[in-house]
Amino acid sequence: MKATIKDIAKATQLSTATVSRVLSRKEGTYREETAKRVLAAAEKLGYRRNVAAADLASNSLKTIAVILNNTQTNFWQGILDGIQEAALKNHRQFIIFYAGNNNPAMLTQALNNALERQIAGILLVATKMNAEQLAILQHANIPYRFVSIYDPSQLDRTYVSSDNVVIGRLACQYLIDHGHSQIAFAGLDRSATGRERLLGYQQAMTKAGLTIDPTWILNGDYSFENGQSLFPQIHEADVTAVVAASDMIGAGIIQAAAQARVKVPDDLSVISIDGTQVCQMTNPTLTCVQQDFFTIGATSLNSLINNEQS
Amino acid sequence: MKATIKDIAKATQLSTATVSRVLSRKEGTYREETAKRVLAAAEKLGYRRNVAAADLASNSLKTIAVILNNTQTNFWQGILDGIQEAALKNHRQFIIFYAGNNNPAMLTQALNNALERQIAGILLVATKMNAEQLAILQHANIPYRFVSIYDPSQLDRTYVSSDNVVIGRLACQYLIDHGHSQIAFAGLDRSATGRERLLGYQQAMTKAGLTIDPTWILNGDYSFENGQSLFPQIHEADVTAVVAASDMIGAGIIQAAAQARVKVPDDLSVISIDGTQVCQMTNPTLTCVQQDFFTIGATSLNSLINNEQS
DNA sequence: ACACTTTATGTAAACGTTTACAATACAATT
DNA sequence: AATTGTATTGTAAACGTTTACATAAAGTGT
Repeated sequence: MKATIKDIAKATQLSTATVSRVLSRKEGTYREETAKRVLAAAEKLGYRRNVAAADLASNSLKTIAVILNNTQTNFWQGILDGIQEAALKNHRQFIIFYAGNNNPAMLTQALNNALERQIAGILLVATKMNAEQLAILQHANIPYRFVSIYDPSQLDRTYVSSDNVVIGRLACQYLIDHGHSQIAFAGLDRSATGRERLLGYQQAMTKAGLTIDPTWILNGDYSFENGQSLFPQIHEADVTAVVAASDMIGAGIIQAAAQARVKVPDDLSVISIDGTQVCQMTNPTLTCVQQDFFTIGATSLNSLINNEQS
Repeated sequence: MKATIKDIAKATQLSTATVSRVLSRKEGTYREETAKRVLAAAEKLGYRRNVAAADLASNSLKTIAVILNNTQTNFWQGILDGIQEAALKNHRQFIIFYAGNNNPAMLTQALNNALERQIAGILLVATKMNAEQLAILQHANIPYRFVSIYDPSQLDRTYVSSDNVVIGRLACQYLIDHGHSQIAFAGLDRSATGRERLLGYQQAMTKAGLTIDPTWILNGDYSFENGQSLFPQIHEADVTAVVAASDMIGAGIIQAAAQARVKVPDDLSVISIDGTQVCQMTNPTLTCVQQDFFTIGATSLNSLINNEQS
C-alpha cells in the first residue's frame, strides 16, 4: 500500500493542503519547521508523488512526449541527448514512445498512446507520417515538432532540422573541389529532407557548370543495406564520386565497393551526410558533412515549449 | 477544451458509467446499439481517453517503464523491438525513460521519474546501477528486470540476458578451432555480464589445455573508442587472436589495426560478441557470436509481467 | 399470474492530488 | 482598543475515470 499525502497529513497532524504545498514547493506558503516535519514524514513513509493524480488535479501539462521511429540510421543518441539537456534546463520531463521500425501501425499506436497521456507537446524524431496519422496529430490540438526528418506538407515552424539545402550543397561542393564532375547522389528518401538535400546538390552542380545525368540520382531509405544494394547502379553509372544521403548509405557503398574490389577513394569517392560514429568504422573512414544532432534535439524541445499555444 | 466521458454522456443521454463501460470494452454489459451511439458521439466530439484518470480510478497499473541507458553500443533496437512485440501480445503499453549516457545523475532522475508514474514494473536496459539507485529501486516494491547487462548483486530472476558464460566460451572456442592458442580478451567491463564471459573464455582455454597470460585480459567499456585504444596493448601482447567483448570493441580493434597496417585476419584474428549491423560495416567484416536481442527483449517483458507480484 | 433470472443502465463514491477560498493567529498601526 | 495586514493552515471542490451496488425492464418457467 503506497503512502499518499493523506498518510503524511495524518502523521504530521496537518491538512493535505499544507502537505501538498510543501511537497510541491510552493515557497512562502508554509513555515520552515512545517516543511521539515512534512519532509521527514514523507521520507519515513516512503512517499512518492503520483504524477497522474497531480496532473489531473492541476490540469497543467508538463510532460513532453517524444516519438522515436527506429530508422535504420543511428543518430537518435545525439538528438535524445540534446532533448534531455534542454528538458533539464526547462524543468520538464519527457517520456519516449517507441514507434518501431518504420512501421505505420506501430506509429499510429505510439501516437495514440502519447495523446492519451497528459502531454504538453510532441516531438517526432525521424518520423514520416501518412495522411491519417497527420490528421490525428493535427486534430489533437497539441503543439508538435518534426525533428530531423519532416515532410513537405509541414507548415513553418513545425519542424526542426539542419538546413538540408546547405548540407546537400556542401557535400557536393566538397567533391567538386576535389576535382570531380560526375557525381551521383544516393539513398534519398522522398521526404522534404531528401528533396532539399537534392536541391542543394543540384545547386552546387549547376553553379559549377556541371550537368546531372538522371541516372545519377538514386532514391532509397538511408539504410546500410540500401547503400549496399545501390552500389551496382553507382558503379555502372558514369560517375567518379557519390554523395551518400546518410552515413549508413555511405558505409553500405564502401562495403559493397570493397567486395567488388573497387578502390575507395581512388576509383570512387564517397562523402556522406550525418557524421555519426559510423564514419570512423569503415575502411577507409568516411568523409562526411556533419549534422549537429545535439543542437537539433535541444532546439526542437525549446521551440516546442516556447510556442506551446500553437 | 477536451471532450470527456461526461460530454459523451450528455450527448447520448446516457450515464457516464455506461459510456465508460462501452469505451473500455466491458463486453456483455451493454447493447450493441448503445455502443454505436457512444462511439459515434466519441468520434464526433474528438474524445480521447485520459489514461491518468483511468489508472487513478481503477488503481490498476498497466504501463511498463523501460529505462534506457545510452551505452556506446547499439543493440537497443533489437531489444526494444522484442519488448514491443511482447507488449503488443500482452496488451500492455510501455513508455521509455532516457537515462543519458552512463550518467549516474540522469539515471537516478530517470528512475525517479518512472516511479512517480503509475507503473506496473521496470525494465532496465543496459543499465548499471550504484548502491543508492539500487536501494531506490528495491524500496519501490515494484517488479523489475535488468536486461542484457546486470550486476552480480542481482538476485535470481531479476535479470534477463544471454548465457554469457556460453557466449564467452563459444567465442574463444571458435578461435581455438581455427588454430589459435594465444588469445586475448578485450573490452570487458566489471559487471556480471563481463565476468561471466571471461569465465567462459577461461573455461574454453583451460579445456583446450592452454594457459592464459594475465596481460591478455583487457578491461574496458564496450565502446568503439575503447577498442581503438586497446589495440596497442593487444598488439604488444603475444597473441594471434582476440575476443572482443562487443561489436564496437571489435570494430575499434579492426580500425586501429588497419591504421597500424596490421592485417586482419592474417596477423590478428578478431571475433566479437553481439552480432549487430556493425559487424558488416568493418573491413574485413567481423565474425561474431550472435546475441538474440529480440528474444532478450521479449523475454524480459514476459518475465516481468508473469511475476509482477515479486 | 407468480417468482426468479438476466440484461442493461444509473447512482455515487473512490482514486491522489491541487487550489480557490475561508479561517485563524498574531503583529503592526492607528 | 479597534482595525488592518500578513503569514500560515484548513476546508472542500475539482480533475476524468472506474466500479460496487442499486434499479428497472424484460424474459423464463411453472
